[in-house]
Parts: sequence; structure tokens; C-alpha cells
Amino acid sequence: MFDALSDRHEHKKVLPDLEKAENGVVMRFAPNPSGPLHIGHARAAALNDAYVKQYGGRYILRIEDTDPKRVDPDAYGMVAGDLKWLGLGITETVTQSDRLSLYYDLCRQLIEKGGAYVCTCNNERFRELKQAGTACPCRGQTVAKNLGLWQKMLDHTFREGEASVRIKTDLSNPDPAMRDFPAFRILDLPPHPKVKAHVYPLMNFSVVADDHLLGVTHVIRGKDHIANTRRQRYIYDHFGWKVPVYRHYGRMGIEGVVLSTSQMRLGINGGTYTGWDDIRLGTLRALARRGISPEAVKNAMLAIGIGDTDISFSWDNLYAENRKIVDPVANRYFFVSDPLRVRIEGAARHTAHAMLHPGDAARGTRTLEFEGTVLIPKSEISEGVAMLRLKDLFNVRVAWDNGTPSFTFSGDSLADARAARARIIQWLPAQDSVPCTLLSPEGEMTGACEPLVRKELNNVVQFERVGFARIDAANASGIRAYFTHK
RNA sequence: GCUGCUAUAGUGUAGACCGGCCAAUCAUGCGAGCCUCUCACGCUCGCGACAGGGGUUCGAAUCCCCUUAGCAGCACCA
Repeated sequence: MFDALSDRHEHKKVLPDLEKAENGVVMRFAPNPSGPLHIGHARAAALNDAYVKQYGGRYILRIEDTDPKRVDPDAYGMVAGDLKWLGLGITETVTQSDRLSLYYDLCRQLIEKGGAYVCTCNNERFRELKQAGTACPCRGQTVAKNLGLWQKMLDHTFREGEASVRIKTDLSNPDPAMRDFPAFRILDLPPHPKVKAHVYPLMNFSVVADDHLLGVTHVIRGKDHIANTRRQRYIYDHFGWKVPVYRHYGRMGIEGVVLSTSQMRLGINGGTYTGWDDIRLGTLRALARRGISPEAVKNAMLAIGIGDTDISFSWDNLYAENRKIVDPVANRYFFVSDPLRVRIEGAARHTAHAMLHPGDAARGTRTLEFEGTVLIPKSEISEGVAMLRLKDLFNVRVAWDNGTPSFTFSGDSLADARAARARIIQWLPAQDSVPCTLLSPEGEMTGACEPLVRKELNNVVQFERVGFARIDAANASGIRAYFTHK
């Protein structure tokens, strides 16, 4: 506990100051459980998390499941799992579907205060009146009448579409979207997966209720919520509650991956994608599968910050963050794509000792036995190449006869290879390699890698001169790896 | 259309509230070199931006206006 308090000054300030945060903050991350979390969610989650760590305080995870149409029962677990992976300092979790009676109660209070009314107009009718800035007939009802109608909503005398609760705002507000917006509605179907209910609060009401009840002091969210913030202020004013500090960051464009939950679901059901962690998707689980570390995601999001300008997300920057984390830990191995089987004449048996990590000799080496024939990447052999060095082994002279190369041993000296400006390439003993497929969102490379890679299941390794990759599967038929980045 | 918000290098970001210390920061990217038995890491050097136009001022990236561009909202979604 004391550690948590003293902790707050140890964090380097990476984000701009928040006003009124000196004595600690209470913040929240409030996803809708409609699918797994993606990079867009990570921004809100990481930013709020960083501020809580910077100032100290509570970090609430609030599951906003008040629209049964947009709730996927599986998503509760997926969201929890994704958040655990991200490694946030969540201090408590609440689920809105558990709290309906709280909202009902506050609604009654608001009606009693004259801040809300039950509207039985049909939609089109109300919209016309709203556009015109005129009050609908229901607006002038007495408190007693409204309370009666509210009761009829709750006991299901009214059916879906027949009544709703509206917040009294300012009908002369220049923005029609602000005028008497709805706070509760009736939904006969579908049933909510977690509670039996037919009266649901709309987001603006439940959010205000919970932000107040939970003591939220600062809200950081996308600028798509600016209008909601203005609407919510009316509710705060009716109740006389203190309004949190708001920050709205700009839109973040993300290219190259699918982010829309409905599109992802469609693709998964249709067999286009293998699952929520298909590497062509922008979900956190897809990033994880590709070998992106949660720290890299968080760091990239903090670097982006809370600016209110629209930005485009840079994969390069994320990869750079990830490389900082992964490079010191990833063991090195050879992966030979599109292998060419090559006999090397005149070479005695050799044993190569290649370092598992060039910066950490203590990790040891892997040994590769040369017995005469090796696998080398086809792309390294083109007419004109006269000499190569098989890394950590020896030099090879390449002779060309009518476009056909032949290979002969050409000495052990690294200095010779350097002097001849020979390329130092990765290779594998032909008698001791494992088939390996390296997949990236752009396509796949087939080839082979060192047998030791089997032991790196779920780890990120570096295939020398190719790039980092996460070992996703290893079985009798070979290894499947996902390309992370160079 | 209406109501708002925003514009700094390829990308992200600092500076803007409190004009001069900004011929503009840092990261990433790109280029050159060094190091290195990887095209990784590390190191050195370099490239590259205040959207445009007016105004206020001794002085503007910073304040004001206009233009242009982008974005958000205008749902009984969150």
C-alpha cells in the first residue's frame, strides 16, 4: 500500500500534466463487451493507466453492457484476458448490468427533481419537434405523472418503443443533438445475457451515474465523445454533482489491419480469418501472436499521447518500441528461406559454434555440424557472386559455368572474407534442419530453420538477417513462426 | 447543411495557456560511416516541419481574423 503511494514519484513524466490531479486521481477504462480489445482500445486503456500511475489513485475497469444488442457473452472473458495481457494497474472492476437498480433509483430521483420526464411520443414526431426546438407534449407533465409513467415502464406496461425517459436540457441549444436527449429506453429483445431486464439506461445516463458513484475524477476518451460530454453536463447539473475533468484525444487512423468488430466476426464465421488472433486483425491477441509485447504497445500509446489532433498510427514506431524490448532477449537462429541444397567440395567436417545472442556470450552457443552439404537461401545466389561466407563456419568460393554455380571450400579466415567483401550468410546443415514456415500479414515464406528452434515455442527469436519472429507452433511436420518485424 | 474541434519534418511528439531563451525538441524513418562473423543491437554524422494569407507587436510556431484542409457529433449505440 505504501509502496503504491511512494511509487507515484518514481515514474518519469511522459504525459502532460492533468489539472486537479495533484492529490491523486480516479480514472476508468470503459469498454463495451462486444469483442476482444484492439489497438484503439489500448490507447484509452494505456493512457488512463499511465495517469493513474503518475498521480496515484484508483483505476476502474467498467464493463459497459447496457445494450444487449451489442453484448457478446464471450467478450467478458476476452476483455479480461486482453487487459491482463496488457498488464494494467486495474484496481477494481464493475459491470453495468449488475447495477441497473442503481440507475433506476437515480432516474426516479431525477424525475422528482424535474430534470427528466417520460416521453411517449413516437420517434419521428419527437425528432421533428426537436429540430424545431419545440417542447414535446410530455415535457410539461407533472412529476407525479412522470413517476407514474416511469413505473409503467418498469413494470413493462409499456412495450419497446412506447416510452422513454428524456433529460430536460435546453431546447434552444444551437446543437439539436443536445436537446432533451434520451436516458432510458425499453427493449423487449434480445434478452440480456447476464440479467433479466427490459428497461435499459442509455450510455449518457449510466456513465454519469457511475462516474459519480465511483468517484471518477478524470476522464480521458476519444473526441467522438465530445458531444456526449456536453450532454452529460446537463445530468451533472440537474443532480448538482461535481463534473470530472475531461480530455478528448483525436482520432487515430490505423492502416493495414481490420479493426471493426462486426467485420472481424463476419470474417471469422466465414472462414476468412482463423480466429480473433488472426494476424491480419488489429486485436491485441493478434499482436501478441505476432510477438509484439504489451510493453511495446503501452509505450507506443504513451508516445502518441492525448493530443486532440487526428493522427495516423505508425507501425514503424510500434515496431521500434518492440525491438527495444525484444532484441536483448531474443535468441538468434538461422532461418533459410527458399533453400538451395548445395554440396561444398573440398571441405572437411566442421563444427560451427554460433552465439545464441551476440551481446550475451553467457547464454552460450548452438552448434551446427557441417558434413558436406548445406542449405542456403536461394536469394543469395546470383551470377556474379564469387565468394560467400557461411556465418560462423567458413568461406566458400562460387564458380559459374554457364549460369550453374559450383561451390568449393575457400578457407576459414574471416579476415579473408572481409577483404573480399563476401556476404556473410545464414545456412543450415542439410542433414539437420527443420521445415519452417514464416508467416506475415503480407504472405508466407517457406524454408527451414535450426532444430533448436523447437525449444523456443511461444518465444520471440531473431532469425539472423531476416528479422524477429514468434514461434507459434512446433510439431512433427515442422515449425510455424510469425514474422514480428525486422 | 448545422454544432464544434484541430492544423509543427514521411510518421509520432515537445514548444503554444504566460510572444523574445525556437534559424524549433525528442523518437521513429531515411541516407552515409564506424562497430560487428546478422540486413539486429550500439555509436557518429547528415536529411527533413511551424497549412496559406492578412493583422497586432520593437519582436509571432506561440495572440487575433480570413481561407483551405482534416476530423467528430447531429442514434431510443458505446
